[in-house]
Amino acid sequence: MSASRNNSSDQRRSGTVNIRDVASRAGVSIATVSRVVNHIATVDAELARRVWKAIEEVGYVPNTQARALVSGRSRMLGLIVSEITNPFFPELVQEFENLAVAQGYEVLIGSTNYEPVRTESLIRRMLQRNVDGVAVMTFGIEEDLVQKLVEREFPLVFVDAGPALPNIRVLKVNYAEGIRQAVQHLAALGHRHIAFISGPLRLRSAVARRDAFLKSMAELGQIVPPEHMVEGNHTMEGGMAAMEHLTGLAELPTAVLCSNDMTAIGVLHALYRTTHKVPEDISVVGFDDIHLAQFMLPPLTTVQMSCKHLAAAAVEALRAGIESDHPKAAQTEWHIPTQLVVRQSSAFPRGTLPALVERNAGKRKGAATKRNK
Amino acid sequence: MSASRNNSSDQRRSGTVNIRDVASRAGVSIATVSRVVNHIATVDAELARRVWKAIEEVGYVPNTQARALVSGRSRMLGLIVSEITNPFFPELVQEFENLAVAQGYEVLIGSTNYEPVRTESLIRRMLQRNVDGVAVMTFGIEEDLVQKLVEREFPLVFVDAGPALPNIRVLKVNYAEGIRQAVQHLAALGHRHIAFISGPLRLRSAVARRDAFLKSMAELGQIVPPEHMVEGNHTMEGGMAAMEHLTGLAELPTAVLCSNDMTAIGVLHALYRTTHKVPEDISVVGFDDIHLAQFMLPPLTTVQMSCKHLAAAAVEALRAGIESDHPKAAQTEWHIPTQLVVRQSSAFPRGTLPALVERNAGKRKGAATKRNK
DNA sequence: GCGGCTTCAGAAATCGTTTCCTAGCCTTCG
DNA sequence: CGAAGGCTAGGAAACGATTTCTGAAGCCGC
Repeated sequence: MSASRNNSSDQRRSGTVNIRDVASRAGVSIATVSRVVNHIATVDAELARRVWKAIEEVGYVPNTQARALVSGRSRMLGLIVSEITNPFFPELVQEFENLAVAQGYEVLIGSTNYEPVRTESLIRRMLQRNVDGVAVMTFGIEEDLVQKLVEREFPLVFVDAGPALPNIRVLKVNYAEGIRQAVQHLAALGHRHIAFISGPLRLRSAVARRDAFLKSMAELGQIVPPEHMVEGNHTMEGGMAAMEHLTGLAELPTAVLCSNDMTAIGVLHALYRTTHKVPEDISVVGFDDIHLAQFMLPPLTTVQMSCKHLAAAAVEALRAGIESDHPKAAQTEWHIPTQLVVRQSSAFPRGTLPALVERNAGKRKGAATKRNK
Repeated sequence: MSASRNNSSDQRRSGTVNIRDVASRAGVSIATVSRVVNHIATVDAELARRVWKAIEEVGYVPNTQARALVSGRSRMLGLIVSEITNPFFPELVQEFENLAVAQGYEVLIGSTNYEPVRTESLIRRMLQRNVDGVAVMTFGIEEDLVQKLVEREFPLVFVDAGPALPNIRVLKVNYAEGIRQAVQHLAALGHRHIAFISGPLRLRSAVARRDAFLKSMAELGQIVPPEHMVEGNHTMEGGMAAMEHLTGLAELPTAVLCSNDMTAIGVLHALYRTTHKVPEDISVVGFDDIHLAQFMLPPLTTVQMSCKHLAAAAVEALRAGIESDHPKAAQTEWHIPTQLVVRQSSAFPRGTLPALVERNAGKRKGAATKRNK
């Protein structure tokens, strides 16, 4: 009698074909169908074939919600970024998503727009959707929420440094190396007055980049006057405003290092408006190496932070937290390299060795660092 | 006896607090808790207060999967875009997401990278996740999949024109108006040789923009030679290649209209490499008005297609399809306006009225069209 | 004072899976 | 030849909600 109710050639809700339909069609139990679908080996080859055939015929698609409900895992990953409209992040999202999908996960994306409140509400929303883990590629998460999640052993991945708690995985970006290369590159060109436009200093990674700059300058014996350290906000508008501030100074720096490429684009725009020439009047260096950078006028010298690396590390770190038998389950740190890419927005400062500039500008770039083809 | 098993002050799985925990804490049944959470009015105010208190105390969060399983609705929307790394789409995604979240929906994002195969697999993945509806902001979906979805009365929203089937909602962008404004703007400046770099012509919206261009030119009595119609692919690389093709021609056009802003950025870069000056040597006009456009060197004259409008229409159209009592449930078309925004990448062609160029370039812009502040 | 109607809360069925447990069958070994 | 043990497949119990149905009050009117 139960068979007569379950065996539904006429489905109760239109378009919904479920595991029971497959089972009755193949003449097996739903448990067997489940085993076949999940590739559990303990099922007879002949039966499995019949099940696959039935699945094909009725057009069965497993219901993810039901599956998640009982298994307790949703195979969804959360990815929280600072600002989806900053081109660096779509590039990261794309890489992340491709990798995640290839490994059978879906991705839920959230953008905080640099508002700490949003980070929390995003995480809550994602938890409600039962994501298996969250990668936080921004800042602003409150300690006590993290604390709770850690207690639940919920897989979390942070960039740079999360709160100092166990069971959190961290992607450590080697800002110092890239920034050091950039500073040395500028110094080698003859720059002595290098300004720095930072990101919003609430952001850990922005502070890290700024500190790396100061350290590199100090290593060269250079003291940076405070008026050459400007806080931006990682947007073009911020870069523009910061550069306008710098051009208003009595002593204009001969080079500007920016905390990200969007800032650098804003700087280029500000210099365009004040008719300063780049790189003749002033050199500009970015950070991130977004795809756009090489299309700027002039193409932007910048520090590359590999999206591919970052995304791959994030996915791996999440899986390490989710799957208890993951080979890297015990690993807590992933290291992401950075590297200077020299293009045409950096050159000898005006007045120094003009002849050399003319002759060597082409050959000079990318000497010890990555060559831009 | 069942009470002793369900009443779990010690939860069976760590961190999972469910409706039963709330019920036993508040001393009510799970049905009542459900009613309270869903704001169903037939529950006593005092009881409701007790339930809310219990919810607060145990930190209850409803399990979305279970809810979706029984209610048949997931409150998730799918959004499929052409290419997430084209800055237009993150802007759209952001607007869409903000609106959706404000209305209680979550968003699943997919990027096809212009591969038709991916559109299909994306839709399938989204269906598997039980999204309530999908907005397809790109092309390449196969008719028979759509046919199946239409039969299931699955809410679908297309841009421009989906397959001609009932029960599909369409966002019609008025490309013709924006393109016409752009062409007339260039013509008014004195341009007679205007080239057009299209998008990939498999894409409906790319064809629509191209046709609008040809029509506008025809209205002015201008015939466009075939070598001035170049097919691009909506990327910077495509724009660059297309422009390189154009600069190789015997007769260089005096203006180039691009099917989107990324193409225009590629064009600017190509012209930079060939040391052509914009707008003195050649005028460049884009389409989309991405945020980046105003920061280009020079700031890009472009046709604005409002993300806000588009996103709002998409969300509204989806909800109209999902919620049977929606006020616009019967509406099948939404109209999206476009409008020229004049900036500094367009000017009089070299040789014509040079004096006027000098004197009027500043005042001229934005005469009959939107003024860029 | 009692019957019927309204209101509100609880019991139980259901959604579509996974997974544990058990029953049968076949093999193998004593 | 019989008992033990290993496979395989099915039955049934979860998973955490919604929702229908049922039943117990309370109130009103006759």
